Amino acid sequence: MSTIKEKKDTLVIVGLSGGVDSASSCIKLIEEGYHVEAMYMRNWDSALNNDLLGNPTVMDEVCPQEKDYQDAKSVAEKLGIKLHRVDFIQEYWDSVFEYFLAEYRKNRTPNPDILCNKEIKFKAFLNKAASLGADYIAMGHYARVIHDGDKHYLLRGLDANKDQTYFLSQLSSKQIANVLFPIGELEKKDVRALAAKYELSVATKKDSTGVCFIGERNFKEFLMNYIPANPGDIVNTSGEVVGRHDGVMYYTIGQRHGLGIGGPGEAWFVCGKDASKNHLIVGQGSETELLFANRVIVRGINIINEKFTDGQVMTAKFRYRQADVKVWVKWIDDDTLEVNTYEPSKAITPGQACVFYDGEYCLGGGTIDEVYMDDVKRRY
RNA sequence: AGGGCUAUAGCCAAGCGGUAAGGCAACGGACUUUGACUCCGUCAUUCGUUGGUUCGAAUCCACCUAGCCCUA
Repeated sequence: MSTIKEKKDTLVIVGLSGGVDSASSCIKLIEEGYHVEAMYMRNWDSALNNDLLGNPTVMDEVCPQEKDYQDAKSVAEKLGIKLHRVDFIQEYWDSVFEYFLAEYRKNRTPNPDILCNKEIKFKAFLNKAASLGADYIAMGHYARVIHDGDKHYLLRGLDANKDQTYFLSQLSSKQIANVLFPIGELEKKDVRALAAKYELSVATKKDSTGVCFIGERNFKEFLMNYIPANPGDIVNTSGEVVGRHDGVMYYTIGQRHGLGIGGPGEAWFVCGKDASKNHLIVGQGSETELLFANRVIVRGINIINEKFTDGQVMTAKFRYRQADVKVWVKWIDDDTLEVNTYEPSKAITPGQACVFYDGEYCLGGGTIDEVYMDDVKRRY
């Protein structure tokens, strides 16, 4: 992939999802003078994947993936760019969804979208685009990349409220080497304004949420398609039974709703799991002690550029859209980092990502594996 | 079947003669490319039953019913 080419001869293939972010990404690239093509990915098939329970669109005449494709098509037509279409349904199932289910079976709370970026958008899609002759791929993420010779840095999106580097933390330097994030410098409102300027119907389309490519689901029912319920007792921190649960895998640390525990006092929060007894452990009040921890074992560490040194201070984000906290790190082995916070931090959940930052730079991340308060292991 | 106490929403609970607070749960929405958290909104024409007193009763009186406690 040469950097000597003129922009008009430089082919950028944009992941076009049918949403406004990727549509405006196309516009930015076109305005900058690139040769732009788009590619629509389909990674989930509700019928094929037995996604029936908890699926609000299951009875709809047009499935949402088809609606998104129609939107992508209309954007491509309006902008006069070629639209490719690829399916990675098998790849998504094998490399993202199997892991997702395996984690839930272990009563953890996985983050499938981080794997989706690593395995699908920046691997399967990237390879497909390369085979079509692309010099770069572009995605509508709120993130920035800086290409400095053979160094490639990932930076937070300029719109702090929309920053999506948390989901990109498992990408390697190589994976972002030929990537552009055209809207990384924009605020959401400007992204919508740009789409409106080109009279795209998606300019006012509601942002999609839910698992990427799957969409909004009744979470518990969605999981029940794949993992059977396993009811048991909900116990308080004194071991007294205070309710019933449908399966500890359906709950995440810090969760408040869905417990059905009424009565006196403050709200109840999930603050532990006892797999051997099939108990869900709950504490009363949002500041309940078992929710806090200050030492985290993080595995599957991906570092985008320079390796951390023992004792290095940085900030870490333990959950998407949660404030970063100041930490210092220490290597346990090549793949495992001990992350220490200066203040106890709430609801650090195994399976979620711990993502490291130095100011605007996203340094990488890993998966939260074990959580401690001082030397006491939390039973998450 | 001696005495005492209590009955207010799914749960807890304020209210003490002037027209049903609040919290928890639930539900709806906002926020959000995980799952949470958070925020906003909804949620008793009626106070265990039936009568009575009063201009007016969840509030006072009586009966009944249910539950709890102390005596036996």
